[in-house]
Amino acid sequence: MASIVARAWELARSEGIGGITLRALARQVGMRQPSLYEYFDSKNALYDAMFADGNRQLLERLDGLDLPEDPRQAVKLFMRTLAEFVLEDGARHQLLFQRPIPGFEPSPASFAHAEEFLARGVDLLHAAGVRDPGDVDCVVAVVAGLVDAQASNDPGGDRWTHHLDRLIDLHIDHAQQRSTP
Amino acid sequence: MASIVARAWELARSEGIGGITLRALARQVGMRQPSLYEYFDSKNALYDAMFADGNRQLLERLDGLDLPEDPRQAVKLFMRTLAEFVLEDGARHQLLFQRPIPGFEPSPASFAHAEEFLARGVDLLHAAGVRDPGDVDCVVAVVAGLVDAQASNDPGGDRWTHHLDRLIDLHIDHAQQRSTP
DNA sequence: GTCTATAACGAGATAGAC
DNA sequence: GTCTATCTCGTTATAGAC
Repeated sequence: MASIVARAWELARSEGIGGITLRALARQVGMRQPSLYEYFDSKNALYDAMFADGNRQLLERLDGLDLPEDPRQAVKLFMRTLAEFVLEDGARHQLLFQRPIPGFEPSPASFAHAEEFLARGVDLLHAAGVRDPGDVDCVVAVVAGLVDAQASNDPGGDRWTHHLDRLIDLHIDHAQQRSTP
Repeated sequence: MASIVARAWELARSEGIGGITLRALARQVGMRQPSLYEYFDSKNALYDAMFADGNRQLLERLDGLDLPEDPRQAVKLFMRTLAEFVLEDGARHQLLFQRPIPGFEPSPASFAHAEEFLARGVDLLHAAGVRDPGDVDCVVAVVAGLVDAQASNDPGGDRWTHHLDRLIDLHIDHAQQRSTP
């Protein structure tokens, strides 16, 4: 079951997340297509398992970090790690952070993992003095903007992501100034 | 022909850009599906016509502006207009600024319109003192980040876009400081 | 130019034997 | 659990009459 999901990720990397077919997946795992229905009730159930798995991978990655004491440096490492994770695998990026499959919505259980990740980021930003929810939104949007631009236009490069640390500093400074005038 | 494209946009708004089928489009225009092949050689040719049309709409919208003398205010108006344009129509946003249709790439002729738009934005940023290409990338990514977040999570609202002016100021100031140390 | 008819394909899902 | 066989549906695209 876990190995089927792993094969599905391989397939997604080569064919695109929307290019997965149950026939192709079955071939990858050495089965016939109908046998997959023993493991997933539907194709969307497969996507849901992948969504949960991808988020689990991300949380694992973040668990492996030892975050600096300095909250601002912690935010930077967190965001750089996120960027690296996302740029490793375009299909995973799409499934976790965009809505690439019409008709697919993650189940509440799978979505909880995604919220857990977001909550960790927000906590770090709080510790770094970014308390206003609007300022949190801005930092999140800026990081997403850089990472998306990198992924769409030059995955593998760093034309956009090399600005990450500097912009995070800029926005944290700005947020702190606004909250203590 | 122009009216077929207009109907295609209606369809895209209700069914999603990827949810267009030639049958449904034919029904909308009061034809049978094969008759559409008189106007478009393939489905991707339809998408290409829509891509060109969407960019034409955007350029038209920008032509209608009278931009303030102050270059910084001009940038803000330009970006606000872009945001408004994008948030009006999620399907158009997808087709013009994302890669929602596997296998579809705009033709060079259509793509030229998109580059024209980008060039206008970059010119304005130059006039506002954002000359370093890296700084241009940052402003573009920030605006895209805010607009995408708005479109994905709350189209119709302004939770993210109401930060546009402030962040543009922040980034222009920052770029100017960096270029004249 | 528009039509009817249909080809050619591929997808997800199900029935039922083993 | 895995298989073979098949259903059902929808799609783009083409042939050829009018």
